[in-house]
Amino acid sequence: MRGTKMLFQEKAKQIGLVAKQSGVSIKTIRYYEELGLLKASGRTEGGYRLFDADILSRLSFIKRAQSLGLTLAEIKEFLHIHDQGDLPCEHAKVKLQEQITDIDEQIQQLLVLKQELQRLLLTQESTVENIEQVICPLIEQN
Amino acid sequence: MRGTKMLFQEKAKQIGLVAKQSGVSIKTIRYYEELGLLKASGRTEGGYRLFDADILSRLSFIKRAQSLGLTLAEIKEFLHIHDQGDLPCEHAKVKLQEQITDIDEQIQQLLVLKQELQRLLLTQESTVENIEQVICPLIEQN
DNA sequence: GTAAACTATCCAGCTTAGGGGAGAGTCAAG
DNA sequence: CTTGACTCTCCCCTAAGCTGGATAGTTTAC
Repeated sequence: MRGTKMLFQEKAKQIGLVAKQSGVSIKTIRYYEELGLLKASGRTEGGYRLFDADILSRLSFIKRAQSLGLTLAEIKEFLHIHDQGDLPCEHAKVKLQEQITDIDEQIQQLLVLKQELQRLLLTQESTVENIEQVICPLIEQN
Repeated sequence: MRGTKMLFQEKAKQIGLVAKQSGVSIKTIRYYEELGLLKASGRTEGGYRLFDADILSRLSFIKRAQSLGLTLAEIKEFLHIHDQGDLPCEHAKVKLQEQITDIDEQIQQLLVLKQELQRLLLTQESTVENIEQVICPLIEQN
């Protein structure tokens, strides 16, 4: 019986205020709603979206997760798990571990690519035979 | 006076044959032409594109350069330099060096991100206070 | 002469994460 | 009642590198 709702009823915010307070643009908020990451708590008679105060933590969660490299689709998963009453931490652990593995792979690929590029730059003394048919020996080295 | 053209006139290829021999799809070849990476050497009376034999080395150059991480726009630059009679190697050197620098930056960013993700996974003992307002403490750590 | 195979152009869409703007409706204050 | 600020929905645009489909014309083999 937490009476906070009675004692201190927070007023629903309109989208412009949410945008201002969160630093997320109106367009983006509507876009997130469309994707299912958010929902407005209601509408005015005229159809204006109204948001509860917790929209701000939700938005900052999204921003934080985005900065960690999660896609909006992945963030949506997290939020849905949360909305079903669970803390998505186990899910988060798995996802973060996947992220790390993914990053390792990306780094490996980049290193391979870098080595290849460096090799191209260093082994310049390629005696190109049929120079006519070649566009750029530097790149065409096998 | 190289007489190869007289002695051994190569037949112009239709786009389907080029696709088959190069492994690049018909759609893609047309797309490259639209972007200005290629041009057909001519057309039949009915409007079919005809390609010279060197289209194959051009396409394989494109594939090779793509695999090195160059964009089609960059590849287009190389090809245009080549088409003006120069070997684009000096240009290539600069571009490849830029690529390497770029790759280094990407790797650095990925490493930073990885460290952050690992920190999140390892510092699990965060005693979350106001659990109610939190979506996923794992991610929301500061 | 006709059918199969080939090709042409044009239009549409995919991916991600939004941004721009039109045209219309709503809300609050004076 | 009117004005200004706010918001609504809808549709198009971006980057990159294509892919697919519709519809129509061409070339070739039999």
